[in-house]
Order: sequence, then C-alpha cells, then structure tokens
Amino acid sequence: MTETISDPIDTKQGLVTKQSLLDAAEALIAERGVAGASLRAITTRAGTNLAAANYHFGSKQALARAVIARHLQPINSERLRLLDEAEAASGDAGPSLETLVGIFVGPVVRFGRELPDGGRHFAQICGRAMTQPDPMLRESLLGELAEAIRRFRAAFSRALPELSPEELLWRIQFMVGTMAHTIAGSQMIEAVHGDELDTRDLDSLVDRLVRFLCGGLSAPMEVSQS
Amino acid sequence: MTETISDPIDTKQGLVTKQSLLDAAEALIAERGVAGASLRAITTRAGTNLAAANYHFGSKQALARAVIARHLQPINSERLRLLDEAEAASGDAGPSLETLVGIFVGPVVRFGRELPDGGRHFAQICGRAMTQPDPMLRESLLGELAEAIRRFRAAFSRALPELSPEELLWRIQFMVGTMAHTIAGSQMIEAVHGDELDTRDLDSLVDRLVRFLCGGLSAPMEVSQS
DNA sequence: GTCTATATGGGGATAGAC
DNA sequence: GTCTATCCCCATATAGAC
Repeated sequence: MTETISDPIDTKQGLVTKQSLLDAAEALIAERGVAGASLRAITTRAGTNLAAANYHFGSKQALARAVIARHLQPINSERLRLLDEAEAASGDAGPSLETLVGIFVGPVVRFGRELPDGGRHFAQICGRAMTQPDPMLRESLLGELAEAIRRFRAAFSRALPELSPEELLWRIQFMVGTMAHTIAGSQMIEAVHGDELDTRDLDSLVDRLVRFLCGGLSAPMEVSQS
Repeated sequence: MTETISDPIDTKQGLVTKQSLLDAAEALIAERGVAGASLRAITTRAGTNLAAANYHFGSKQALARAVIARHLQPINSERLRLLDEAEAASGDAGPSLETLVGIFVGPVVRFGRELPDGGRHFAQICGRAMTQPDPMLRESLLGELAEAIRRFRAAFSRALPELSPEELLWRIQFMVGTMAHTIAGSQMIEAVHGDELDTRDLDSLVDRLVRFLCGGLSAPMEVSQS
C-alpha cells in the first residue's frame, strides 16, 4: 500500500492537474471570455495555483489554445473521417448536399454530449473564437479548421456545380457563421423570446440547422418571382 | 474675435471631446475587444485623458455601450421605417420574403458607407456583441434589437405561413447569426482562402446574403429526395 | 510536480487644482 | 470641461524552497 504520490513510473498526478486546469479554464473562459478569465480564478477553481498553470502550459495564451484544441481536434478528425466514408460510398456522383452539411454540422453540435456539461462551455468558446480579437487564438483555431474547409469546399463544389467558385466560398462562409453563432449560445433567443425555444434538444437543432443551411447553400442565383 | 473657448451658449468643446472618445473607443474596441482596449489607450488616442472619459461617460462599460448605441439606433430606426413602408405598400398579402430579408440585412451591412472607415469597426463590434461575455453589453445590444426582432417575426410569419412558430424562431436566429458573423469580419475567408474574395464590395455582399438567407428561411421541412 | 512569496506592470476610477 | 497626480486593486509570470 505504498502511496506513491509522485511515482516516476507514471505522471498520473501531473495529468490530473493538467486536466483540472483545462476543465476550469474551459468553464471560466466560456463564462467571462479569455481576457476576463484570470489565471488566478482558473487555478483557484482547479484547486491549484498560478505556478502550476505556468509549469504545465507556459502561459495563459497557451492554456487557452489547449482548451480549444483538446476538443476541436477530435471533432475535425471525425468530420474528415465521415467525409471519407461518404465519398467512398457515393461513387462518382459524390455525396449529396444534405449528407455533406450533416457531416459538417453534426460533429460540432453533437460532440459534447458525453461531456459533463453537455459540451456547452466548449461550444460557446469555439463559436466565439473565430471572431476573437486575439489574433493568436484565431489563427490557432483557423489552423485546425483549414484542412477541413478545403476538403469540404471541393466536396460542396461537386454537389453544387451551378455555383461559381466565388459564390460557393461565400456560402461556405455563411454556413460557418450560422454554425458558429448557433453554438456560441443563443443568448438572443433566450433574451428576446423567453423560454419559447428548447435549446437543449441537440438532435432536432441539428435537423433544423441542416434544413436551413441546405436551403441557403442551394438557393438559386436569380431571385424567384413567385 | 473673442475666442470663446468654453462659451456657455453651447458646449461645443465638450461635444468634440465626446465624439473623439467615441471614435477612439470604436477603433480600439474593434481591434482589441472590449476587455483589451484600456481606457488609457482610448483616451490617449482621443487626445485626452482618463478623467475626461469618466466625466463624459461615467465608466468604461458605459462608454462601450455608447459606442454600440451611437450607430445601432439609427440602423434600427431605418429598418423599422423601411418595414413600415413595405407593409403599407404591399397590402394584405404583406411584403415578400426577399423584401423582408433585404430590409433586415441591408441597413446593417450598408450603413457604414459614409463613415470614415466604411463602418468596418462598428460592424465588427456589433457582430461580436451578441456573443460577448459581458452580460451588460449583450443586454444593451439586445434591448436595442428586441423591438425589431418582434416586428420582423410577425412579418416573416406572414411571408412563411407554412412554418411552425418554433421553426420560424429558429430560422430567424440562424439569420441573425449569419449576419452577425458576416459583419464581424471574415477573418476566416482571408485566412483560409487568401485574397480570393473581395470583402469590400458591400452591394454584392448584400445580394449574396439575401439569396442565401431567403433559401434558408424558405427551405422545405422535408428533405428533398432529388 | 507543487507550492509560497514576490517581481513588475497595468488596470479603472477619483480628488482637487485650474 | 479639462488636466495631473494618485489611490488601490488585479493581472501574468517567475524564483526558489520543498
């Protein structure tokens, strides 16, 4: 029963501290923003101290980057894996628009399901990150996203052959914006419409988003006269 | 030629200082975010000092609120005025979907045209504000928006009678998100796609946005089998 | 790996002279 | 209305003992 607190065979305690810091940072950054979440508050919540955070991450900014990367990397891998599968299954025609949008949107919205907070904190941070003032954070996020965007751009261009490359790029931008704003938290919905909407039913949220985005992405270039 | 620097008949000098502070705050908040733009930096850029800012606005938060309200109020008045006009002109049927979306999106995107910076700073702040961590700022923005949202919700429900109230509300939320993210600045587009897109041609941007949003708002509830 | 204590700098707000 | 000087608090990061 030797209580090997810091057994050299593993660094279990170190990993636990790191995890606690990431969890605390995630919650506080979601609540107060990157600038508003002080290392003091984060380390207190994590049950450690300033020195530990700098020992494990080197700086506050690096901690913030780690918070984003921790979940975003698996999400993007999942997206690319699903895209590969769909492309293999669909032959020469390529996956349908609905399939592509579902693959792009689904993992982000649904990913947090098994997390203790349902992924709400991460989703909020991630949705805000793209318009974040701090350029380092933005670039860190965009770096993770770049490959996925390129892959999806090619796939969308097959599913929407009538769009010019420029128009397609704009529509992808609009799609990302819709998604980002949705997962960043619908403060507006709750504020303006009270509790009319259930923001917790993620499955039907994904369905609604996919419908809306498919309609927007496939909109005709000429305004209908109906 | 009595140089009445502080003539009691008007408070011109005070107004100039106030304006400079708003201009400086707008630029710096757009660049660095609310938390990142210190009053010291703002007042230096405005050519004054800390005390002046607190004299005119009372606090940093109030200054930030004033920055948003200064342009948002005219934008929302314009939106409501255009909506009134369109409703009067369209009779019982109500304005078309395209008309409504154009009225909702146009003023925000186009408003800054006559501003010295083309409205870019304000647009960026405004697009970020809805997902801002600071609750006071968010609520201030939502307060300005609430009436417009309610009016447009009623108008959209006439133009899209086949949608359930809940689905319509979600789609409005998606629309606002697309718009907010678009005006918040397309860091993504520039980062991922280089200079492939022209982010300065506001007229065609509005056209593209309206097309996309009309497609999304009017998307059928059942996924097409095509 | 973890902690206490501290170095160093910057923040918002205000008092009081002009 | 404007400014200088200052109060007081909080931030990040690190040194050095354990």
